[in-house]
Amino acid sequence: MQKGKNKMKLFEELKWRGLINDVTSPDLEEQLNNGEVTFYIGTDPTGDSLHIGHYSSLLCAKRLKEHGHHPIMLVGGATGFIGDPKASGERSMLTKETLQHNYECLSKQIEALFGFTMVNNYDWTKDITIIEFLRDYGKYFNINYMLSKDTVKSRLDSGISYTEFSYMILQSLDFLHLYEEKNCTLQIGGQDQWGNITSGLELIRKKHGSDVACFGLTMPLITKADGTKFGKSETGTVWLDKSKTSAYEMYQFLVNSEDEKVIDYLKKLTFLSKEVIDDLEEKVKNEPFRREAQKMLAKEVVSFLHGDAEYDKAVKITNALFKGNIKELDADEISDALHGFEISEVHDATSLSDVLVQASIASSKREAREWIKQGSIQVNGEKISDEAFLVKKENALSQNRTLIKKGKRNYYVIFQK
RNA sequence: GGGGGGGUAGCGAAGUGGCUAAACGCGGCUGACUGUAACUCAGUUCCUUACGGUUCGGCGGUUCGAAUCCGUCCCCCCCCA
Repeated sequence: MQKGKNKMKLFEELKWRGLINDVTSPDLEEQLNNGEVTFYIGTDPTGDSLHIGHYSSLLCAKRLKEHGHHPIMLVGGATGFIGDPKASGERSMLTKETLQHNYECLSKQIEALFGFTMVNNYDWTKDITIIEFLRDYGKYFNINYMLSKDTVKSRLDSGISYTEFSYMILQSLDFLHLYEEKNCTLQIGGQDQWGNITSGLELIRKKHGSDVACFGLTMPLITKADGTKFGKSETGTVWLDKSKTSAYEMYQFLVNSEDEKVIDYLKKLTFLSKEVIDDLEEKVKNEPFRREAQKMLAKEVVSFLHGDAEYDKAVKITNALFKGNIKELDADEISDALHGFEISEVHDATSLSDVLVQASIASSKREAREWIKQGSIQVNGEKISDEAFLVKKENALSQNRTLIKKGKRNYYVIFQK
């Protein structure tokens, strides 16, 4: 695939992929296309794994890296203590232990997947005294300016603590610090970070003069067709950590992407070229039922995150569960297919309705009975509509494992000893 | 410090003494349709194999009977100083 002459410039490509929501200056285009920029992306250790929502940002950083720029990944050990203001209200504060744990998990994960340089803003924030904070930095922040930022403004009615109000100052310090120490001249973030990024730029300009060549770039939020947040599956958040979201679950999440959005996701979550994606777009239009774009998306992402072997396994499980009859598979295939599910232990010879409750499939017996009555429960591939049906290990598929299906595509495995 | 308005099921929001396990909307779940979709339609959504039990910020009280009345405590928002 030689196409050197009509290859897009970096900035143009980012735009085409829909990765640019806004930039603080048009000069950034020139910098990115022809310069060599040190930039940073930050995230706070609010969880012990990144999720699919973070993925496009990190990929974006990787795209820049491949064009010769230098990424710095900041995990906010300090800012995590404070919590950035979100529209829904005040955050509950995380304990030091949790933050430490999360920090370690995230650092490890990012290093393993992307190999970026990591920094922790706790290192340069922890020794600032309250007096220094107010004298050396607070003076540069005008309250009126801070109040006009969306993150704060949106909270003025419902209330915001002084703690969260101060968050943007801390984040500004990060940008300033990285500019001074590492010549970092660009901060990239989600579109909700615009206010924090620009206030960091303000701080740098006030300290170092208004002619410094520093920039901010925000990426649009990835959404579903109905405008809601992308990244929640039936079982919850789609995590990048395999032990939290298996390769199979990740595959399922992506292969079920909406027709309207799958091209958008391909652009943002894969390195596939414009030619390949344009071709897939045609296929979505002409033969949507084949879902080739969805399958390609799932393949690219799962392979990148978990490797080809995990991808193959995810496809195999999918084929066994959705295409074939689970009972026709041999023992090896079954144990392979059933691997990767969270397995609940249930006593031998338990009634189906109790099994559903004990395995946390149903939240109450009433609900379990309702589903069984409606015919939405299958045990090892057979529909069971008798709630007193006894689930026994002698009828298990293999290794005392029984497969339970709820509704169209929710599978659970139970183990009986 | 002063004045006002609030806290009802996952969320939003009705309800101001019995007809209320609590309208309605959203969300969730299931079924039909289908491409393991979307849309649409139907059912369902506190627990209980259904007798009953426990709910409307917490506690206490009035009453035959309370989400609804009284007392008290906790929390939130707005306005004025």
